[in-house]
Amino acid sequence: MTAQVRGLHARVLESLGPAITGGEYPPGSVLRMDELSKEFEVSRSVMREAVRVLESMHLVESRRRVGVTVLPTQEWNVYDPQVIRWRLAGADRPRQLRSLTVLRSAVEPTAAGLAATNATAEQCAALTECAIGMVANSRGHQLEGYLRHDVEFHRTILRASGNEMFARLGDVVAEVLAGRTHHQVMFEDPDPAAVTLHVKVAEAVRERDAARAEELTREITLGALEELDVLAP
Amino acid sequence: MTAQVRGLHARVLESLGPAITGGEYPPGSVLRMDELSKEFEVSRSVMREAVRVLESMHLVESRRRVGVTVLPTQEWNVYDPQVIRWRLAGADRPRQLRSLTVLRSAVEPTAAGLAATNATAEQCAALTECAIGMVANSRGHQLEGYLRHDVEFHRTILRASGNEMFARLGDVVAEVLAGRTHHQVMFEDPDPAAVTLHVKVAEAVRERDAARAEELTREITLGALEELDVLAP
DNA sequence: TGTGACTTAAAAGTCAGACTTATCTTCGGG
DNA sequence: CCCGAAGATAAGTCTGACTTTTAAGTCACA
Repeated sequence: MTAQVRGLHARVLESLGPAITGGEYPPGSVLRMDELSKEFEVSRSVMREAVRVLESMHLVESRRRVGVTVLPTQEWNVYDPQVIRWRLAGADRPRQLRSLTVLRSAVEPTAAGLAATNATAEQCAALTECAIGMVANSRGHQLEGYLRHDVEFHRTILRASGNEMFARLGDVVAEVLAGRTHHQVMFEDPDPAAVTLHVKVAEAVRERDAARAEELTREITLGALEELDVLAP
Repeated sequence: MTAQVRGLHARVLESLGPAITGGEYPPGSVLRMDELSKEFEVSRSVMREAVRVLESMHLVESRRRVGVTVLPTQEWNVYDPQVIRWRLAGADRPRQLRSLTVLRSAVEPTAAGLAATNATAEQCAALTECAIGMVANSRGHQLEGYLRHDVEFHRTILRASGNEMFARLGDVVAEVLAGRTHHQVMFEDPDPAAVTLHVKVAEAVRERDAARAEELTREITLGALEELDVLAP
């Protein structure tokens, strides 16, 4: 699922990163390089590589004669996929899920509108196929199959928008959708209304109806927000 | 303006990063660690730290027995503020500016709507003050003063939305606005209609009129898009 | 007592060299 | 023609010595 970790420093990161985003080392905490390298049983060179990466994420700041200081939350590069993953895996997962869903509700309708004018024939076909897949998996508790098509649907919309900033949010949306399926109580089959909306969006994009694609997608994301309000108020 | 570079590796990054995002080393290019450290006249340990950071931005991938490979553009972490700065400073600045402006047009209206319900009294006051500052600097070629208030206005909206993902886009918006003022031909004073819209947004937020704040902000960002279409078609 | 210059020490930063490990390539045998 | 072993290559790791920055403490002088 996650990219295979290459190198020692990556393994250190996978442990230290979540510890920081998870509040185990709250902002203002000061760590020391040699203590860290002792703790993780790696050489100083490996440790500095890990710290450099954390520094590039604005999670920490390293200063001479002081040490490695954890920065306040508002400094963090919250769009970094790795940071998002760490935070989604941690304690403030609900808050994070809400932030990201609000972001979706702002971005996806606009992206869908653009997709309606920019999507290639292949992308239109892919959308339709995804929508069909969603319908086919919408009954009888086939959650995994449904999720797979749902993710691919939204990824395709974002990519088809032709805007690279939107396209790059595909992974974020995938995380959010997966989170909803796996970590929230989801006894029932997906909302039939939502499934229908996806079918209609695929239709609107195929017919180059930007306004309709945008509006329908807005309904989808608003639905996701309401769902969140119900499940985690 | 930019954060002061601390350390040798950061100086290497400031040179190597733009070279990669600028296409000097196109995707697929393979660099070698020891050649790089020779070229930049730093030790290998410093060089690896720099490469680790580039790797965390998904600009390159380092593999044993192969070298450091530049990744295709769609892999890049385009939300990383440093990457954004490098790209804005490079050759594909126009394309980048357009992507970011489209992103703004998706995010800011939603953010303004949220700000109308969430802004504190201080934030409302700050908005009004910014709007007044914009009016005061809107005539007589006081572009710098205008820009300062404009940036602060949008920053405040994004922060007041209460959503950290939106708040984090403050720097991006600042870059875009600064880019418009500094790098595009801007002989004339700002569009009076735009100035008025800002005043009205401040008003709408103060009066907790979310729908109006959203719609007015949509007009502002659509104006920015049209401006871009005119200046760089 | 307060202030400013000087000293000290603590921590990160840098470098160089030796060694390890993964993996791509090549070559030889079946 | 395919497969497996051997070799070569470049990154990865570790260690120790040294440098640089800078926070904090100290002391003299006003």
